[in-house]
Amino acid sequence: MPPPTVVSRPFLFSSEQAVASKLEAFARLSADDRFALAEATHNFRYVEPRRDLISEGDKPRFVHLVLDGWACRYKQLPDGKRQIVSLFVPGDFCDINVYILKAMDHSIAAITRLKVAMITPDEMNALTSERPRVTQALWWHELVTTAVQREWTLNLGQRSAYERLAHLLVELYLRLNVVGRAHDGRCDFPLTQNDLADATGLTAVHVNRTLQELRRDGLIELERKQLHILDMPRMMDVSMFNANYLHLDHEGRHLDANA
Amino acid sequence: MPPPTVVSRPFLFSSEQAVASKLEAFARLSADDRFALAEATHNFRYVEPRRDLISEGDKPRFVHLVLDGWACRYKQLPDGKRQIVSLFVPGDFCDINVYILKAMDHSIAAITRLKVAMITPDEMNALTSERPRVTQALWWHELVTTAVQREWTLNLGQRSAYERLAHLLVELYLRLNVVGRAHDGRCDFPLTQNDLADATGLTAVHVNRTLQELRRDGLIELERKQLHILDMPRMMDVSMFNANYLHLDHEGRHLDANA
DNA sequence: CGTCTGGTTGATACGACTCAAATTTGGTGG
DNA sequence: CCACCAAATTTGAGTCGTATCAACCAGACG
Repeated sequence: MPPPTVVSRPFLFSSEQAVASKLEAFARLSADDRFALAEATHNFRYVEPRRDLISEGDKPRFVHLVLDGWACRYKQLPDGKRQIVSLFVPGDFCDINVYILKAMDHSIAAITRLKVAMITPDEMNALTSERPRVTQALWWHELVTTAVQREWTLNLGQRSAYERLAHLLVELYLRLNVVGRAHDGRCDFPLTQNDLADATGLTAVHVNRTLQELRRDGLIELERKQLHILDMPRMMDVSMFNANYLHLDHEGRHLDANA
Repeated sequence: MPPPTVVSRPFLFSSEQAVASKLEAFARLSADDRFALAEATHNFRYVEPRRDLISEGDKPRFVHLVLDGWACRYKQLPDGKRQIVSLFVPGDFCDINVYILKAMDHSIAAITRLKVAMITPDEMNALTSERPRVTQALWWHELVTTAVQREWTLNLGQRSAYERLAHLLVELYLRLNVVGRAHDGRCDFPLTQNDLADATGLTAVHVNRTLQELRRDGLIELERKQLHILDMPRMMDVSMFNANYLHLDHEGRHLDANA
C-alpha cells in the first residue's frame, strides 16, 4: 500500500469531510447517512499525477469518488488534440451509474496525486436503498455535474479567452469553497497552463498571455500552484458569472459562497 | 385544445413509437413496459416554434418528453450572446429528475412546432418502480445525454468550423435514425443557419460559408429543411466522428446506424 | 551540472468575425 | 395567382482574436 498522499492541503479537512460537505451543500445528512458514506469510501486507491484512473474503451466497474487531489475527464481526437471536458475536485463523484454502460467514451486522469474511492454497484445500492436523503443528494450531484457541463459548453462557445479563463477560475474557486478547500479568495490550484489550455480550448501560449492580463488588471494572483482571486465581484462581472448553475441554494446549504 | 401537429413527418412513425424506439436502443421492453410509457405520455401539449417550453429561473415541475418536433436547450449571456447547449429530437427526455432543483439554469425552446409530454414526479415514480428495465433505460438515457454534452464540449473546444458542423450533422442524423426518423442518409432538418451558429459557437455568416464548403466537397445536400448526407464515411472521417459516445451498442439495439 | 517541465516572449499567419448589402425563400392577404 | 413582406441565405471587403512557430528562461530534480 502506498504512503498517504502528499498533496499540499492547507486547510483542516479530512477527505471524508469533503464528500459529506459536497452532498450537504444540497441536503442535510444524518449522522447515520454520513457513516454510510464513510463506509462506501472504505475501498480506495492512489493514482499518480498524469496517470489514467480509467481509460476510454475500458468497461466501467466502479463509481469513483475523489477523496483528495484533482482529476480531469478528457477526450482525445485522432489528430492528437485533447480536450479536458471536466474537472474533479475533492468530494466529486465520477459518473454515478456508469457501470450500466459497456465502455467508457472518455478517460479520467489524475492531475495531482489522487486519493480516490472505488465503489461497487452493490455498495451504491446499499448506500441508496433505505436512504432517500442520500439518494436525493446523489441525484442533485448528477444534475449539477451536467449543469456544469452545459456551462462549459456555453463558456467555449460564447466567451472570449479572457472571460473564459476568468469564468473557469471563479467556478473552481466556488466548487472548492463548498468542500471547505477555499477561503478568502485563495485556494490550491494545481493546473498547469497547459491543462488550462486543454480545458478552455485555447493554446498554452494564449493562456499565458491572458493570465498576464488578468494579473495586470488586478483580478488575480496565480503562482506556485496557488490561486488568489483579488477581486471576486469584478471577476464575476467580467466573466459574466451567474452561479445559478451550481445550484447551491438549497436547504442544506450553510457555507457562504464568498467566505 | 390545438389541432394536431403539422410538422412535416415523411416517415410512418407515431410519436409514441419514437419514445419506445429511443429507449429500446438500449433495452428490450415488454409490451407492458411500452404500455406504461404510453400511459405516462398521456398528458401533452403543443408549443409553437421559437417559444419557450420552460425558461431560466422557472421552478421545474414536470419531466418533459419530446413526442414530435425539435427543441433546444439554450443559455443566454448578459451581453446578448446565446448558446444552444443541446438539441432535442423526438424520443428525447428533458432532464429526468429536474424537479428536485429549485430553478432552471437554462431555457428550453421549440424549434419546430413541438408536441411534448409533461410527466409529473408521481408519474415518473409510477413508471419506474416495479419496472427495472424502464428504470435502467432511463438511466442509460441520462448517461447518453451527458455523454453528448461532453462531446459538444470537445466539438467546441477542438474542432474547426468545418469539422464541427460536419460532426453535428452526423450526430443528429444518427440520433434521428435511432428513432426511425432518418434513412438512406436523409432526414428532416429544421434548424436555420442561425440556429446552427448558436449551437456551434460560430457566426451565421461563417456557418453559411462552411456549409457551402461541405456542399462543394460533395459531402451533403441541405435545402428546404431537408438534409442529405451524401457520403457518410467521409463525413465521419472529416469530423473525426467516433460513435462510441452515443452508446448504441446494447442488447436492445436493432437498427443499423448506417441504414 | 545537465535535463526536463512549465512558463514567458516575439514575430507572423490565418480562421473566424464584423459590417453592410443584395438576393432568395416562404408565408400571407388581396 | 400575384404582390408584398419578413425571414433566411448569400456575397464581399476589411479586421481582429487566437494560433503557430521558434526561442529563451527559471526552477525542480536526479
